Amino acid sequence: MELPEPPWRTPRRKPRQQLSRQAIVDAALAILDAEGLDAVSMRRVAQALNTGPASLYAHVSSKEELCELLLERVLSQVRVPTPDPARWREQLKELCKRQVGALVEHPGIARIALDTLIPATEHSFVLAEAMLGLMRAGGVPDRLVAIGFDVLSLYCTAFAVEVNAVRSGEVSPEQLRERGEQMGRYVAALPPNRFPALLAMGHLLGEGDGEQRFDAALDLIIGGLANQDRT
Amino acid sequence: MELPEPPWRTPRRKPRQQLSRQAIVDAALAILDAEGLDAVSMRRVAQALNTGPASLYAHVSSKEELCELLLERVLSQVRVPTPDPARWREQLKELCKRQVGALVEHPGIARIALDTLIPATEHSFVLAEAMLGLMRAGGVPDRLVAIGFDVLSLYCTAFAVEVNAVRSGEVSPEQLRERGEQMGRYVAALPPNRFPALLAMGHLLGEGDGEQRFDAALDLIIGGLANQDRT
DNA sequence: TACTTGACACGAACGCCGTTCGTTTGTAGA
DNA sequence: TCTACAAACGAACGGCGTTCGTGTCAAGTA
Repeated sequence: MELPEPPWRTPRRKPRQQLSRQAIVDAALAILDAEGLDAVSMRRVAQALNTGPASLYAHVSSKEELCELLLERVLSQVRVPTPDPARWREQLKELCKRQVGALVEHPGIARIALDTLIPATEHSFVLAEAMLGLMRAGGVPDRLVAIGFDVLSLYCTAFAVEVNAVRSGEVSPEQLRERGEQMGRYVAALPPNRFPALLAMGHLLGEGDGEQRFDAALDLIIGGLANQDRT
Repeated sequence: MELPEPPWRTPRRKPRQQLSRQAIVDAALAILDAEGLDAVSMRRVAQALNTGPASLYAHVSSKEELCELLLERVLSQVRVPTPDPARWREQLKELCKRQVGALVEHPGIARIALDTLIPATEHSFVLAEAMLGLMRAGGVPDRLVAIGFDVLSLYCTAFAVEVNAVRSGEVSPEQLRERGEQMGRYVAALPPNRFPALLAMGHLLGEGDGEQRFDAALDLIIGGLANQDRT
């Protein structure tokens, strides 16, 4: 017959839980997807892993590094095309859409991408290589390729940031439409002598969904690339 | 003959300091310019005004509102041109440069601009009107004007964010160049079979200062606008 | 003049953050 | 068995935005 444990005995500690960098990134990505970027704190991630925030620092040097790992994880999902010189424009456009699609799929990642000044991860290089390769395959002069790369990579990231911002508010589609209407009424009530163009174009500025607007923006930029390479 | 003040008496309180929204924005802008965006906390601003953070909330509803006021203050400094149809391209380019210049002059404001999804302040409207007006004066079709406005406004903001990020590090120009060289060596050591375009173009990607790159980017985008309006 | 009311200023505290520091635990090698 | 090192962990540091309750001030009214 066993006696009760005497109260002066130290209770047995739980066995230590093993962590890994991959487990941490997995947990952070799940939280990002479910709750957004602001919820991805070291405490929140540690909580999801049933440990304390200090334990994470054995595997990632800082929260900043954790965010870079998240970005790399997301960029690794973007498939890059094999350049076909006859279709470089469509392929370049498709690559941009895939990149933005991946960023948008994980709210907040675009913000991390913008915060990461010069990405130096495998997949950021893979994407850069693909983008550069497509423009070169299309015969764009190298000097213009460099500019096109600057513009497209920054614009795609910023566009994804914008899309994420639209979607991150705790507002229903109903409230979002109401705000749009309020803005429309506000613009319509601006003084016509000061804002004639806004008044004339107000209906066009909010037109189309994000995908159409991005499509048109890419046509503009890539069109500039294609036309300038004839000069 | 006066006796010493008895110690049980409540010491006389300092007279209340009057605050105003303008004083708060002034203080915040001064801190932003001197110490960067991360230093602009309610506590830091309140400290600069010799008060406590709770006092600020009588004048601004949140830190977010304070940031919007900062942005509006900065945008109010951008002069807008009167449209001249013969020179709309140069004028549009100059307007973009002025906008980015103002954002860059105050580190962190560009981040606020990107965080402010749909700016609804007087000067954001003034700038929008100017940008739209220039493109329309140049005969760009309205549908394309809307796209151009989308692209240019977002790209300018993102570019300013990028410039601010380059300058925000606590690194000397010497260290910055060293990092650039490290990155150059890293890229040069990438496997040539996987990254032929990066290797061929590495020298072009970091070439030129921010102003030249922005200049070229604007040429590309505005060139796209001008050429597409012929189709 | 005294009182009332509402706006403003302020201190304390809440709940959160990233990170460090010192301690404990577990594992591999000698 | 002992040693050394890496990993896990708890407590705490210094910071954040904001709220709540209290006190003060100024203007208006009786």
